[in-house]
Amino acid sequence: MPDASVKKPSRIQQRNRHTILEAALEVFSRHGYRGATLDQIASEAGLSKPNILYYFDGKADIHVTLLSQLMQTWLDPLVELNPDGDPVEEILAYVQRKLDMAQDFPRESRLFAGEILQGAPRMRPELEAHLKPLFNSKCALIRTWIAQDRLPPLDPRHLIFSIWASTQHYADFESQVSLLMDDSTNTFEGASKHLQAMFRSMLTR
Amino acid sequence: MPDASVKKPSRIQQRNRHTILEAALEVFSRHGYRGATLDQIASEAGLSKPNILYYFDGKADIHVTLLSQLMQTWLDPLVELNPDGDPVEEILAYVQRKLDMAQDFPRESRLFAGEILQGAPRMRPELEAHLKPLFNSKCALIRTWIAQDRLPPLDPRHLIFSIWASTQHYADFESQVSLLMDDSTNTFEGASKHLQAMFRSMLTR
DNA sequence: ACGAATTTTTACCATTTGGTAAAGCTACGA
DNA sequence: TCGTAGCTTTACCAAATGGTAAAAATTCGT
Repeated sequence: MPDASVKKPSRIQQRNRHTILEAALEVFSRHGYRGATLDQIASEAGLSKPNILYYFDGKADIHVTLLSQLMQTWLDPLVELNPDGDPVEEILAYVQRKLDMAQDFPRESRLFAGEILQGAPRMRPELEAHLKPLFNSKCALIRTWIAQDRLPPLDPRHLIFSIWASTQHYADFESQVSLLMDDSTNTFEGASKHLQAMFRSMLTR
Repeated sequence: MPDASVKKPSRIQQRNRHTILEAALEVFSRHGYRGATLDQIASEAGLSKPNILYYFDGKADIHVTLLSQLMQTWLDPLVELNPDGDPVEEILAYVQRKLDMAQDFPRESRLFAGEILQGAPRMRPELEAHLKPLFNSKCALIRTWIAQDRLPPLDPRHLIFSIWASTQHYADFESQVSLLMDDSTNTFEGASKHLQAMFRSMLTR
């Protein structure tokens, strides 16, 4: 017997929930949780405010739903770190994947950044449940690589922090970066070269 | 004849404006601009809301004043980059100063991060006027070091971004860092070792 | 085509919040 | 000590905002 408390969503439900989440991503990522209003989200989605509240239990529900859905996508590049590959190339590929995400999904990056910046008030359980175990398992993997002398001795935790920080910077601080970068040069191309060189030099001794 | 539009502030003025800014730093850095309320700031400062508005022209005025005052402190470590020193040691010392600031002034770091994250709506003129010229001048300095073969060829802009990102990360994403770091190890000590090693390896080729 | 279920709109509401007017209090120079 | 300028409080207000009730419209299975 199927779960009676969950009915399969109609086509309209699917479409509208998706529209709302897309609009909310736009608005939340630009103005933060408190700075975003339901009216803005409704207007961006082309729906009325009460209609939005027909699909979600409230502002916080929309925010949490967004964050939860994004968590998967966000952790994927780290999941792909392959124990059977070459350590240096694996980590450099991870750096590149993270930089690509900053380029392709800046709104998602800023949404996360805003939430973490305020102390992760709505996302902490999600972080404990998904980020923390993955982080620890990949740290362990890097430690085995170090033990096998395939990487120089370093603290995997700070290595990962450096990767996160230096790649996401291009999305999260985009307004500053674009202010300081010459418009004539491709920011992400230069960033890729720089970061690849930086991490390669550190990982190859 | 002294400027008639500016009277010297009384002792009470000085004390209360300082108290308000300190309270505002606490509240703005925790909740962001929109998330902070005048009531919170007033309560934190131990003053009434109308009394706060006696000293400042409004919420935005407090925020802008804070940001402007902080700009100086924030840029100091970069100003200290000495053209006459050894390039590698100068840059590594800069990395350490930035990391020390993340440790000693996390609220200031988060205040800036929040403002930049939202596109610097209130700070852009300040950034244009102070950050941009300093950034460009220090980039030029690094380029001369490279031209003298005292540093490997690299893009100074991305180098500086990497330094900013990887050091401020420990303040701005503190909630995530503390979630993932073992409590038994000193985060900033480990970060310092890691970042010094990383940038040294890159700068010494 | 018809009735039931789903979706959308209209008309509200209570709270929060940035801000103000004006009266009252305090410090301080003459 | 007295008057004035500077400081603080009380009592408000208008707008914004998250949210709701219920009627109206639409969709969909039969």
